[in-house]
Amino acid sequence: MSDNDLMMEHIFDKENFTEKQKKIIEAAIDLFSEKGYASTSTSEIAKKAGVAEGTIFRHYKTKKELLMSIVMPLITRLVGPIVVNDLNKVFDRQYDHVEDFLTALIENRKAILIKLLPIIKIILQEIPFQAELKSHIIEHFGEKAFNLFLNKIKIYQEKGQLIDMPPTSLARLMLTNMFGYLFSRYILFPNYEWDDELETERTIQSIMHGLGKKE
Amino acid sequence: MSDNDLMMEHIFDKENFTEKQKKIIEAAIDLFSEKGYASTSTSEIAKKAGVAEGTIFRHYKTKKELLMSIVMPLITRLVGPIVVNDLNKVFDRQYDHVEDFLTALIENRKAILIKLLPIIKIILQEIPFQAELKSHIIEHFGEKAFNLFLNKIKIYQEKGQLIDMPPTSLARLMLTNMFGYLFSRYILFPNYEWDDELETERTIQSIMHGLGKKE
Amino acid sequence: MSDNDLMMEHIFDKENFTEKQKKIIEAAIDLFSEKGYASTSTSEIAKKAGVAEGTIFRHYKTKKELLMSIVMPLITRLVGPIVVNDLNKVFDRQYDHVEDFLTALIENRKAILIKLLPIIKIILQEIPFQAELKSHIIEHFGEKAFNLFLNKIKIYQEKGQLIDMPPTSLARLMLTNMFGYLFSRYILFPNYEWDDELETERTIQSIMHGLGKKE
Amino acid sequence: MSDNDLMMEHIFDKENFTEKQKKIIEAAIDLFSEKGYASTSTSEIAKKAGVAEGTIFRHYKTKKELLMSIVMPLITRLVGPIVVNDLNKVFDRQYDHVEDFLTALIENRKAILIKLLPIIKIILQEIPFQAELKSHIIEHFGEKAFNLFLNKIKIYQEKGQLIDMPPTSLARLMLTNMFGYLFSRYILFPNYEWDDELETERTIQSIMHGLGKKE
DNA sequence: GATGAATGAGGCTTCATTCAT
DNA sequence: AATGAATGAAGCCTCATTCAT
Repeated sequence: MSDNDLMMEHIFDKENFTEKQKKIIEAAIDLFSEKGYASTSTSEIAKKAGVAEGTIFRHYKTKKELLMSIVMPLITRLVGPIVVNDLNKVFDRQYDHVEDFLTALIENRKAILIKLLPIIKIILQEIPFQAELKSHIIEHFGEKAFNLFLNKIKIYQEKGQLIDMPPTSLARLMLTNMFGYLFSRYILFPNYEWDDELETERTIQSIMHGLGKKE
Repeated sequence: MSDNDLMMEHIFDKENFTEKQKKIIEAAIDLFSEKGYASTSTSEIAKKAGVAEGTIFRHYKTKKELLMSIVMPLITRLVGPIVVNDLNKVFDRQYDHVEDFLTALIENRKAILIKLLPIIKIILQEIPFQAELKSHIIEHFGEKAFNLFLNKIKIYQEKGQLIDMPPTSLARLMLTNMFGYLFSRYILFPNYEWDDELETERTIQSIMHGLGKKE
Repeated sequence: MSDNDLMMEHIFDKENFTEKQKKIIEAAIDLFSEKGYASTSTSEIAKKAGVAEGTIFRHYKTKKELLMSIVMPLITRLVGPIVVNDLNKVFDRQYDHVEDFLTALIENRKAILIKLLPIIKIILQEIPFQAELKSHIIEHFGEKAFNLFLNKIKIYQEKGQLIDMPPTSLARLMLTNMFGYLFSRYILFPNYEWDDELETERTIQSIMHGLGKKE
Repeated sequence: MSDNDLMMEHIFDKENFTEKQKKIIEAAIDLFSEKGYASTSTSEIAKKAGVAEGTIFRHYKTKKELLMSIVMPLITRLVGPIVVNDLNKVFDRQYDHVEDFLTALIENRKAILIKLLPIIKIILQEIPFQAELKSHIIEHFGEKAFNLFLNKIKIYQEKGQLIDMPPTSLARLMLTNMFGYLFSRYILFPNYEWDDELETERTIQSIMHGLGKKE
């Protein structure tokens, strides 16, 4: 099973795609990610996918529907679970071994993260312009995962492992650091040679203990 | 002198703009920011600016030149200085009063930041697609400001005020937190009711001491 | 036997249609009549008929062939006879009872006329654009029925029951009134509440004696 | 001043058309009339008009707007007046000389009617499909001219010159004959050699006295 | 400097039709 | 006989840009 089939399976599972349809999705992901949704023409997608332009519209009523069909399932079925799992590991880390977290976060997720990177780029680009996308994210990530996350925070606060601060502010700061790392690592400077294990360790260190030296 | 004139002066100073040209720039900023560069048509800009379609091309050879004329000066003349100044204050904070930093950061910059927000949005959107823009930023911000920033970090490390960690990692973590706050505050959730003073305080607290409770 | 089967039998008799083919014809009649031939797509027809797009082209080589297969039989096998019969009754009326004519014209024909209305609309719409249709009509109605009609007129003129006027002009005036009534009744204002018996009576009165009062 | 300028002036007066726009309108009238609105492509219109396809859309937002811009003014400014005038003459004819009516109806109107024929064809074709067009006609012709017409009829009925019959039925029968003549003459058989004076005389004779011979 | 009509390439989408299953 | 995915030409329309005024 090829890499792309794997992605297809992960994101779009159970749907019966024709071979051409898969090609269209792959081409669209590549081009939307590289040139942006608005600057990618359907004729380019068709050419890259090796299909007639009309074929795209047999499967997707509009160009926008094609975009959404790529972007929505990822949000629905992957972002939530991944994020929630990974965040759990940050907390649990105080008890468990650091290596568990690192292995889990980096090794387990890295492959899929890199594979999903183009779609993530598309999502980040289009959030400001696609209201449906924004509301879908708020609904799936915001309301489910975020509340779950807030509850975790409260529990650890009660256990005395997190400082006193409104949970929403704590959440913002933790998420900022989590996403900031991924953003720097995979989007801003993907070509820089990262020592992933070490850098993840440092990110967590920063979240938990800050950058100021204790005297 | 109006608000917009003030912005014009700040960003585009010394250039003698005609009234029409100012209107074009203002309209372009609004529309690029709201709908994205690629999805904004020059005719829309002309209509919103109240000028004829041809007038835009009297001042700017192409639509892209209009984009660059908006986005480049901001980078050249504002982003660098602002960021460098503000970062200095984070470090100096260990000696000075927190209030100094807050006042400086929030009160002094808030007005101009909000005013520049649309242009910043445009820049963030277009970085991935405009190679010139990316290289311009690297040149003006990256190479000048970032090195300056790295030097500052080293100094404070030597003074024992920052933990031992490669300066580039430290930089990444600090900048992540700085920008993460601004991004959450002004781009992600501008409509949420923020207590700016408090939230800035918390951001700095997190950077310096982390979120884990010391026992 | 359903209403539609009845129509099918009347217009298309002896042809052995599959269930799907009947559905296609019915859907095509509805849509052509409602939106016009050129503005109706084969895929709409397929959807409304509940068949696959390809099925239409299994029975009809082209969209135009579908149109013709609907429109031609009606002309060949119904329009001529009906018109000739009805016109005979107008003439015979001077001797017979008015009621005979009314009963014949209205009660006998009304049901089938209403049922054929959609196809008649299609024919009227497409006459100017389909040369084959026009020549088919001239051939079947024009040359056969019209000459028959002219002969009738001449006979009644010789009997002194019609004024002296070239038979073609007489024909034009009589047909104008006949069709004008049907057109007003069923095409222009089908929703107005018509007293059909009375209005038919008036139409014939107008044809035979005019609208001016004799002193 | 050319023939077409004359039409332009009659139908679209006071509007400032560019030369290209006139060409577009002329080409559109020709093609819509000849092939039907739905079967005429904007690229054909552009080619026939000798302009770029984009030019059409500079003047008319949509193809439909082009249709309406051709068809609406004719209805608003010509059909009403012409019809009302001509109908008056039918009534007045009993007192005045027949020649007056004939001269007025045929000689005065013939030139403009022939010139407007293509547009009238377009209107007749599109009435069933363009709701706006239908309501525009009802508003401008129906409510204004028709009521005026009904009042005329009542007056002549009171004077004893028209038979007792509901005015709306009388109206239908008279209009049927009027339009029936024009329709036969200019739309159905424009190429037949018509003796217009005589045929108009016969039409009016038919309306007033019918086709049956008085003994 | 400013206009806005004109352009023509290209965008998204629809269409009638074909063909492997 | 029936399907429906696939096609590519064509349709309507938008766009950045040019140019005569």
